[in-house]
Amino acid sequence: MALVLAAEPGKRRSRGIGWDGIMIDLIEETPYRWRIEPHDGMRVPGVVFASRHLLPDAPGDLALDQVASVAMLPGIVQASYAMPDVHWGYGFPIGGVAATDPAAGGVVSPGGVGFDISCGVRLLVADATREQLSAHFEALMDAADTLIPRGVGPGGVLRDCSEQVLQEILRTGSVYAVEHGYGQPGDLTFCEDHGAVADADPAQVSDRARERGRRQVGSIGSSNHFWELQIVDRVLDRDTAEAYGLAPDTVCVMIHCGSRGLGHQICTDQLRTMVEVMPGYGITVPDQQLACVPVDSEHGRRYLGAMAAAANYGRANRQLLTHATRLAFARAGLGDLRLLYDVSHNLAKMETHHLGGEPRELCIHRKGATRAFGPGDPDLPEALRPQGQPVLVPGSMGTASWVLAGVPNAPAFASACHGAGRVLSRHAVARRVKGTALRHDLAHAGITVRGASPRSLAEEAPMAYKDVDEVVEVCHRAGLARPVARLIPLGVIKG
DNA sequence: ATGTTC
Repeated sequence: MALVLAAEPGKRRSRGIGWDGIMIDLIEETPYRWRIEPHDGMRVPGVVFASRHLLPDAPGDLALDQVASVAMLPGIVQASYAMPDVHWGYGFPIGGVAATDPAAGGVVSPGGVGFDISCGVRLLVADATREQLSAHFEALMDAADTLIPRGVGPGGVLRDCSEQVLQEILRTGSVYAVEHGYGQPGDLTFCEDHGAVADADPAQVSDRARERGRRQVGSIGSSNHFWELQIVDRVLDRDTAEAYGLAPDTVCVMIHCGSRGLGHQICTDQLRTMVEVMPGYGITVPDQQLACVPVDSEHGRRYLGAMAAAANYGRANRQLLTHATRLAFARAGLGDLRLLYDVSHNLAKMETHHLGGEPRELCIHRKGATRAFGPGDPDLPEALRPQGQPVLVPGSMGTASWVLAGVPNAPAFASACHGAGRVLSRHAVARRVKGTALRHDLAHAGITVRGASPRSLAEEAPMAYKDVDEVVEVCHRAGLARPVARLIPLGVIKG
């Protein structure tokens, strides 16, 4: 395709070259919102929340084609959305949001969730002051280095858990962890879904997925996942920051990880099945990577049951790492940690949203997009309800992270960005950056990085990502969420 | 994202 910007009549210009020969007009609705009119089988428009600078317009970047392709899915309602950190993904773009109506043949698509099912973030707020942290910093990093499992392959807080324990985790997520001593009862209050997605169906999780999962419960993994010691650098919304307990200089720990090999295997298994059964449901899609089945069907229920089990694994993962973090703080002579919030950014969920004033039960796919419920939402814990849901936005390594808050009447089914968004492939950035030099530069900037090979460090270099501050600014301007606090890293544990 | 190509 030749992608064309039609911001002002007579001022169109080409923005990229795709594969399908289709022309896409991108219409500037506001400086922070672009529209793709329905064409060639699109059932709804595409809507991209981005500044001109953040549009994914590199030559060969197919993210906007993917926004258009998602708009062709059966039962999709309102629009196919892209967040400001959108980039090219498997089937759906990363940073994509799509809602389907099961009552109108709406589908569920594994590509709309991603391989790392229930990948997400939690933020812990420490009792310790910045001065106390400084005095115990090396001891804390040493303890975390020992206690936080990470990297590819086996290893986790639970090491080799039994099949029985794994089954419990798949059914009850963080609830299992807390009930077995890996957390405090109050932790569950501040987890999305109170730590466990309902309707998990472990019977849909293959032997191979369970075997991979059994050996990794409570681990970070690799790539952009991290355990990070952070400090509140700036507060933008004083009332909300106060309610969240995020005063300037507050010490925090951010944990970003997902469902490891288990989620990956489930996605692989389910995609294989869906490609086979999809024609039987009379569904055709423009891209095999958009394989899908009706939400309200045998295979739709099977996928959602397996996905929910992986989601619970991801939540238990973050809960177990929270326990390990508390142990590290105790070992370093530092105080306790309180959970502010835990939220996924790769998930499909049934939620009630209003369409034309009417409540509808929709299947919301968020892939690289964070749920961002506004103030007063009954699904939020009482303590956070007046301000709205904390939206946790991890930055790239060595850069800031953000806490935003959900706003009333947000577009895109109450969703916001999930991070900075990659702009250079792992391969491309590894060619340009040397990991050893990067580690030195980060240390010089006051950021200690433990773990990670030079190669994996290079792959996560800040230059490979968009500027997270700019992404957050666009989220704010586009009305997706409001910035509350900016956090900067002091110490990082990476796989 | 991922026992980084079953």
